[in-house]
Amino acid sequence: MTAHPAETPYHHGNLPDALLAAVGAIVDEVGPADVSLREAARRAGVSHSAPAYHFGDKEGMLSAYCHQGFGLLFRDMQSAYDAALDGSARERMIAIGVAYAQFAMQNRSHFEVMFRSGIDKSIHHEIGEESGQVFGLLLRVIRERMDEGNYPGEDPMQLAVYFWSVAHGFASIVVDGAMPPGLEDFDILSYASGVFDLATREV
Amino acid sequence: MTAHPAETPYHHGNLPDALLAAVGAIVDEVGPADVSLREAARRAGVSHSAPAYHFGDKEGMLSAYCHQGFGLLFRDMQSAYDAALDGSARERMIAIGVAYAQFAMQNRSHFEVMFRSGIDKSIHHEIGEESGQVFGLLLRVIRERMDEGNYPGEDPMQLAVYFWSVAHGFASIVVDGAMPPGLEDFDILSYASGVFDLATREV
DNA sequence: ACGTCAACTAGACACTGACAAGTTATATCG
DNA sequence: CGATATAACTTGTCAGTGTCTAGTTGACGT
Repeated sequence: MTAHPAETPYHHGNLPDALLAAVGAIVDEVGPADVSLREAARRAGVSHSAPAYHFGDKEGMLSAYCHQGFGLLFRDMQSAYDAALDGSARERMIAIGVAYAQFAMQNRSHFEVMFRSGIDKSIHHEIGEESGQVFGLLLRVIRERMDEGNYPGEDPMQLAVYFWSVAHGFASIVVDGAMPPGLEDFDILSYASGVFDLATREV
Repeated sequence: MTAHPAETPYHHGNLPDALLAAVGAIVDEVGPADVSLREAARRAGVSHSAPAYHFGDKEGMLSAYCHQGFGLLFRDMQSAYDAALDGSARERMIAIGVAYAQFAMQNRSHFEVMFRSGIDKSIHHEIGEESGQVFGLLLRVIRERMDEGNYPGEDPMQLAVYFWSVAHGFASIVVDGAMPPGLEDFDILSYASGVFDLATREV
């Protein structure tokens, strides 16, 4: 039995998670460009080369942070979808889009590392699979909407790319700080509803 | 008179431009994360600290590259707008959107540094002004479309945010390599036309 | 008790951004 | 035409970083 409390039972306890939390803190405080293996190690209270043991290299650590982010994003979108199950497919589309924007706002550090830090996602193919899951949910709700008689004759894949473009583009603009100034978070969410309302008009 | 040829009349000639070209080459070859002041200097054939003289620091160099990119983007969008002047406002909207996607594909390194490298654009406010110019063109064509009787009662600002979301989101997805595989550049452009056709349906 | 192996630590090296100080070539001005 | 101010660099240096190699620690099965 060591002198450490229960939450650090072994050498560190759960170092990978602690390091990912440190990554988030660093991104929040000083931006994605200043994330370093050594600073994450410092914040977790371990030696400078401990992160490399778990993640291989810096790209590996950021990929793991991406992985975590995609899990959160998909969970949020799935929840939004489920919560709108008793509504129309269009309401589910809007709910998913708003959830995407809300995720970006509430998990800014994840969003930035996932989409704005220039890491090569093609290396860790698990990330490609997860982004495929997100796209799959989009495609599903599009198909449901078509089953309700909308978008006659259109290609569901193209519709999904279109709607994903709106969701991802809007979230990127918000995170970029390029929205009209003076809007609180709540305002941005209602603004998002308006944008996704526009994006899902019947044609 | 020096021994240098005419294209390098002074110490270097036009070092800032040469450095920005080097930045583009580095991004193309090894990605935005590997851009460094020293590698840019090496490729331009100058000492390791020459870049800092012109750009201040690394962020300054990347900001200058952004600046260059926004100039190209606005020029391309303006050209697309002008070329569609004799058509409908909707055709101009589509043309602008396609131009945005085409810019991202043909100037991938600029696009990545502008939107995916996590640099803080709020420092160099000239970049904010340029992105404002881009948004202004979007807003203008939206208003023209409303003048033709479309989008009755809608907020042009919100419509512009919406359409910008589509354009920026689609371009991001393409640059991210997240599009359906096997599409050539030409296919992606026609795919883009389809997406912007969807995005500009009358309501 | 002992070996094994996961989870680290310690040290070293090349590379980077930033800063200070020196150098060189051009432009300006008398 | 020549002195000098100044723009455009170079050289040197330092702390910080990623990554590699070689240890070290401690839990656990037998």
